[in-house]
Amino acid sequence: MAKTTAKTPAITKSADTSLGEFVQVWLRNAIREGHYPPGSRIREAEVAARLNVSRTPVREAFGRLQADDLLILTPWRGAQVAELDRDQVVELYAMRRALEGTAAALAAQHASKVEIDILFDLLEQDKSGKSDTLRHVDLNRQFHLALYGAAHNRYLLKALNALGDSLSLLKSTTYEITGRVETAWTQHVAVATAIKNHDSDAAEQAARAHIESAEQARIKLLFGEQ
Amino acid sequence: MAKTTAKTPAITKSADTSLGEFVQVWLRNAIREGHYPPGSRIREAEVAARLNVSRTPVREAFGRLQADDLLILTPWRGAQVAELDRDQVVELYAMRRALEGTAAALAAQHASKVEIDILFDLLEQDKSGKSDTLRHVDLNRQFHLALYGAAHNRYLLKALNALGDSLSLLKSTTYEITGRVETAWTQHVAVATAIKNHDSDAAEQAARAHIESAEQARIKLLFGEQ
DNA sequence: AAACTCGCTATTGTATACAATTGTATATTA
DNA sequence: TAATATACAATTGTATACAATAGCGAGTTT
Repeated sequence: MAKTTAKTPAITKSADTSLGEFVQVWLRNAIREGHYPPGSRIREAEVAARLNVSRTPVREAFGRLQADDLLILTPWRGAQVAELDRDQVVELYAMRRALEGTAAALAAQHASKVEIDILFDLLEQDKSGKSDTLRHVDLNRQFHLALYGAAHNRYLLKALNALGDSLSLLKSTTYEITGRVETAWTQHVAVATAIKNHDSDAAEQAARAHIESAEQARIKLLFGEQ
Repeated sequence: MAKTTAKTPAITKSADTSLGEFVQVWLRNAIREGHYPPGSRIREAEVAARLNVSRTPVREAFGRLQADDLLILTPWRGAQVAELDRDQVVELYAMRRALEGTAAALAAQHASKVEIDILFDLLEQDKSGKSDTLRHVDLNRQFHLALYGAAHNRYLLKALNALGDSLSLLKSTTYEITGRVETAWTQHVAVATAIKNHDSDAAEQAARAHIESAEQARIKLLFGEQ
């Protein structure tokens, strides 16, 4: 049950997950990697055929992905990959500002020593690796994930993951903007330092400031000016 | 809305929603109203028979309710209504503090005059209706919903609704505690006033304080002391 | 009597058949 | 030719049949 074609991500089905779940993560990845671009329609039968399963688990996966706002399911017309208009991007970032701030604040209260070390470790790695955008993007992602975990709140974690999925619909990265890598790094340091000092207010403020500047970069990238 | 039997909530199926969605809202209400208590098992076939549908839409509904953390789906053992332990309640309230604060802050920025009027209207009604716990509970709910709407952020709205569903698993109301109604009312006034003044920081602080005191009341109610 | 094994039953996971609906293409008419 | 109606094809919504699994109880053995 493996086999990778030119256009589809790797297929690996482990035994202990249900098919529905399997289809769900496969689709989520496929969308994230752009195999199904925003706005495009996804047909049940096509996915079922490609993954060698029946339509039932596909339909199940569709339902869950709709709950995460990754798909739009209209009756009798099936699934479309969600598209984000400007308003939605703005609302998404407002939400992210709040949640990321909360994560930082909670991390300042609850992070273990090891978790804090990991944050600084990632920052150190990020400093050394020069001019490799892909590496920066990956380390950035890791830093944020580590932050989410350090907050020790499963509902927050889930919400932030869902948010990340939605934002993955915007495929380009703000790290292509000159100076953005350095700005982000400095802001990450501010967040991590506040967490290390167990200063939850400072951590929250720093995280909010970081997301705000990320939003500005994103909006500029997406819609031109301002 | 129509016909209530002794044990099941009202059943009304309008034509333009899919059966899966119909089952979903029916189940959500049934859980909220305590017909399926936390921890109890829900069998697909039983629900299907009761609602006169096949298992397919029931299964669809199960999937979505799991996504909202209202059901726990274990392979080959089906659905159980989620139970909240103390940790989860604490995490849930931490999340609510953040989101409710965000809603208040955003409402201070974006609420229309009408929306603000509605908030004060609800407070006025709440003042006059004495000692009717059920009425207070209802008006409280309306106040919070109005607040959520006034924030004008659909992702936030969705997250808060999901949170409310989870909290509905705690069936008792903190309004049974002496003085809680008055405390809450005063705090609501503080939030509404800050929103009216377009002071988003004050609104956020007031909302957070409100949720914190609600959390304390809740924890006391659930777990005895502290 | 206690413990363990085997098999049955209840229940869920998956596949598929069928019904309902929408959009498109073609034909007909003004 | 343009507009509208109609039939057909493609696709999704729903129901049901079948397969797989886990829990439970009866029976056997020590």
